[in-house]
Amino acid sequence: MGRGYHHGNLKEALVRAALDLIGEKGVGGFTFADAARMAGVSPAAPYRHYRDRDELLSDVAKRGFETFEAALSRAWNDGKPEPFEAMERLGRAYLDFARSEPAYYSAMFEAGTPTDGSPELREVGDRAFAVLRSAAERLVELAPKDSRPPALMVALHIWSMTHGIASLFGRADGGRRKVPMSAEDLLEAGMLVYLQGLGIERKR
Amino acid sequence: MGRGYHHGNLKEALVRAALDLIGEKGVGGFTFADAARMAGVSPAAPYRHYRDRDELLSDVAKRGFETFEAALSRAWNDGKPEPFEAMERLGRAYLDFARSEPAYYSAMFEAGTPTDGSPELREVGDRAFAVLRSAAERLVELAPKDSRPPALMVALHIWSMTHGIASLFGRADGGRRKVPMSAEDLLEAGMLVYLQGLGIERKR
DNA sequence: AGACTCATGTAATAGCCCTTCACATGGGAC
DNA sequence: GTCCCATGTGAAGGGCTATTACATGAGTCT
Repeated sequence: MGRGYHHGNLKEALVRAALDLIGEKGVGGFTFADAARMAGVSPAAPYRHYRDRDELLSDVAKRGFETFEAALSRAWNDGKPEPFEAMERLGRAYLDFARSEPAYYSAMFEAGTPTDGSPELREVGDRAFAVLRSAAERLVELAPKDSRPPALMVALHIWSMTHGIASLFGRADGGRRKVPMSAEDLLEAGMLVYLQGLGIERKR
Repeated sequence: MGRGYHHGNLKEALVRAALDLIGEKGVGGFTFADAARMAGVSPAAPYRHYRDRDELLSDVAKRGFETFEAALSRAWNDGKPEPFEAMERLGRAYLDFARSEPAYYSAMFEAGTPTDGSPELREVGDRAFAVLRSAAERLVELAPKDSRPPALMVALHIWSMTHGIASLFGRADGGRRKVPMSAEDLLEAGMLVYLQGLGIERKR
């Protein structure tokens, strides 16, 4: 592999190094030079692949959103066997991603300027949200016909609550604050209450 | 004021400078040397007041939580005239704080290691949450007597949704993503649905 | 095969930041 | 009026970012 003068696959190596370093020292602690060192190249080499440190971070975030979307899609599984249950799986997948991929999650949601400057990043983020949104569309069909809430709004509410729980209580490092229940239980209960408020019940 | 060899009030000046700089360039862009420059002292001077850059950030976060708690308390106003309405005010105050004090908000929730290393910071954060928690206690009294949810859980749900909305959609810079409704409307609707799910209705 | 080319990597460098040290200053206590 | 110590300065080491001129060698063309 990267034994000779040329590395051969530096870009990928840099992304992996970035993930390691971010996971270890946080987005702020991550350093371009460190990534180069970890990949075994000089500090200037990364500039052949990324304009600057932010562009590498942005690439990591982009890959994170792709992985994220895949995980959410898999969890949703097209609403089978039943949308209510599938939505709970979707929420758990969100929390699981935040906990098991803290480096991706940090790059995606805690970097300085996410959507700015990169339409691509915004696009892939939108694609991830689209999973949630189409799930919400299926869910609201379970609501009483005469009082169906807008699916977009439902998607935003669920996203917000899930994201809030993940950010505040759902990080691996014990994260922000201690509470007497798991993030998963907290989310399940919250989703239950919220959907009940919409008149949506589990279909059996 | 700080005309002579000694500044006279450097600590306060540093905090103000930090707020300006964080508001302008984000937590990551904020620099200890910059704050010193803005206060008109040498780069070494801040070290007489803070162990390092992180300690200044932590102090800013601490002051942010104090301001935050005051704003939330004022909005809650002891649940008067009526808890349901007061809780909506509380939520709006949360969003308002995130938007009008982005520098504080960033230091409080987007810095690298919030609660670590500073028990004080954790404490003042807990005090801010306590406002929300006691509000939740009053709110659940409006629920049917036979099915009162745990107040702590309700507080965590509301906090999570509010925080999620603030983080995802409620920042001044247009922030993360565009949606076809204001953060305030989104929160109000979400809270309404959630509380309805608990069987809590506005008392008139 | 031999020569060429261009993507990829290196060395050196300038500028900035963090942090620490020995040293300077002067406000307030006595 | 002296002295002390909190507060500020200047200089310096080490690290990071980013740029520039130069080096290498893999793939291509003949």
